[in-house]
Amino acid sequence: MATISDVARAAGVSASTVSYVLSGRRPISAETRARVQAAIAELRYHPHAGARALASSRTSVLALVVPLRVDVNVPVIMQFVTAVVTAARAQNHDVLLLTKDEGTAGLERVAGATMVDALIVMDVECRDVRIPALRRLRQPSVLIGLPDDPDGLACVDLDFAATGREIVRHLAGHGHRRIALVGPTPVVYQRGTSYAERFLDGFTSTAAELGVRAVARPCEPGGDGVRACLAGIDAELSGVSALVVHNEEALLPLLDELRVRGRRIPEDVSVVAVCPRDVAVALPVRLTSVDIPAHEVGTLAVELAMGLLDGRGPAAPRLLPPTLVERDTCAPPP
Amino acid sequence: MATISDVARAAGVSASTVSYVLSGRRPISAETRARVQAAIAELRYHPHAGARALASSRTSVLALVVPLRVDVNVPVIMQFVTAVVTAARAQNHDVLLLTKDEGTAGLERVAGATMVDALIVMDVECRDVRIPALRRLRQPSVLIGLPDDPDGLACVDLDFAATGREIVRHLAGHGHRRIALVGPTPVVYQRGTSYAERFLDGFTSTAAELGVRAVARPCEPGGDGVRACLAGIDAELSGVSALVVHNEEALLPLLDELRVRGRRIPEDVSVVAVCPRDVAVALPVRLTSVDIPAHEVGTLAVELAMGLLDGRGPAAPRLLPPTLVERDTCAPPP
DNA sequence: TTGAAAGCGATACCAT
DNA sequence: ATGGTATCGCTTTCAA
Repeated sequence: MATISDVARAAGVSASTVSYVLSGRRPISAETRARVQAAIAELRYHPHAGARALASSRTSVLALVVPLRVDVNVPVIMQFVTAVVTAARAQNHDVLLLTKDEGTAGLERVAGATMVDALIVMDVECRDVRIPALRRLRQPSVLIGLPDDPDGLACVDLDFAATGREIVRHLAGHGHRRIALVGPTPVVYQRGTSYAERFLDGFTSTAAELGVRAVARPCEPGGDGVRACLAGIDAELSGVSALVVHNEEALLPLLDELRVRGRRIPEDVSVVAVCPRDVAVALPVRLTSVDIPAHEVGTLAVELAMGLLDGRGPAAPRLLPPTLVERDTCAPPP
Repeated sequence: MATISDVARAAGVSASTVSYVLSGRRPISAETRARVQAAIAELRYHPHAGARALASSRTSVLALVVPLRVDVNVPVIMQFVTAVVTAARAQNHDVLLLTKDEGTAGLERVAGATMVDALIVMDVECRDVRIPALRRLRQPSVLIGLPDDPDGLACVDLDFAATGREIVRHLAGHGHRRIALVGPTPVVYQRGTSYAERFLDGFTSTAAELGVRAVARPCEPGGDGVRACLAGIDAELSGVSALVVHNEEALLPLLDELRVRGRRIPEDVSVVAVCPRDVAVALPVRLTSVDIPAHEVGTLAVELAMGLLDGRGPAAPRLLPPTLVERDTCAPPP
């Protein structure tokens, strides 16, 4: 492989000049630049990443920590990953993929070895054990999610409290007075991923404010889980005219179950979901929903990381405002 | 951060001794080793990846190229990714994530910059433009899939021809004489990802051998696509008693459509799918299927890559034998 | 069994 | 506007 000296020799300049042509960190005459670039192309020169990292203490690599558990929604994760990789590439960075199950050790390994410039961590829990570790690292990190104490760490997420609020307002605006939340599976609450609680808060408090009767139940996956959840709802509150679904796995079995029971959507019951846009539109019926903006969140995470690398300190957590999209599953109560 | 010299000083040895303790490339007295290891722990020393790569021309990083297109099945991809990352970690390697849409340039970039030791490439097409580029790289690569000319490149995949064969035999064994294949979307065939054709070959030729009437149609996504596909099948062959589905997106709408038409599974029509195990069991009805062994394929890909790095040349393509699992959707014809 | 020192291939400071 | 060179932190050959 050609080295920077080979290029320098071929262009009749010094190695440092080649380096400066590449980095643009100092003025170079047009003529010299042209010769150097020709030599680079000629020799198919690619700077050696390791040598660069050693000399500059910059790797141009971001770590991305993804959850690989089965209880989290796979397509959404892939959307985040796609967004992060794409945004990173747009900023001339590559992405090293870590899995959450390596835990704190994985973070310390890649950071300690200076394999990455910054870390982006998905699926952050309220009192995530990794947070103290992240604070200790030499590299900055960006969390996707909102832990209890985000102090000093950059965070991005959908504003789930506002999402709950927005949906309840929307339904109340349509005239619904009795609504129910089909929540995530119990483990999500147990694990303490804050989004579930934030959503629930927004949902519950807004319902109270608006004088809407509301009940919320977690929902186990599968048809049985859905039936159990609906039974719980019915037992607690009769005459529910709208279901809010914050559980993608439950969506399909739920629609199924409603059809089996002969309840038409939206004539007999309205349904509003929180899920990525494509699942909302891919289902048998186009769901009215608040989209989970995976692409925006991922992109923003990368931008925040870049900002931190440029010395712009972590601002307050960035909570993206929800957008409710009316599709075919929401109408006034019967 | 502590460097190898810091460790050496703390342990009262030379830097090279520390290096040898770490690499195990030459005998070290137990006593010295202990002192060095104590110093390493004490100083929380992590070797600098860039420096290491520079000195040894080994990065301990594998590139993984994934398709991010929407027309490929997302959960399956995640399974491959999970398997590769896990297997790589087990061999003390990390994974750099590239997207297919960067094309040849992405491969040349990470290979040229010596960011990785080897590449694993998913979603390989029959005459993939990336293949000549891969051959030119200094680093070895492993393909997941089977191109027209795999010469000199390591390949892993499910044996799709055998899969088609196996399924037809199974149905014929149950007594089916008229069967139909609901294939992937037309774009999959157009793109020339070989698995679709290999499967079709196995399906068609085995049906012919066994004297089973068979028809095959691609299937566009969504309910409309499924209905069009079924219409095409009916027009070509009447009395079909078994459907073979090689299209995950179509699975759910298909089951839906069959129910709407009042055709019971498996009493009126048998269904055999080719899909990952978890989607086969997650659907409303547990599908008889041949599992796509993403985990095995991913793990094997990493092992092949390691082999290539150790100088063990690429053997013939590794095509994994299919396993048909009988569940609830297969019975003798009515 | 251990040490000394020469690279590996860039960057960036100090000169001119 | 350009060049020379110390430096980054490690691996590995050569010596002892």
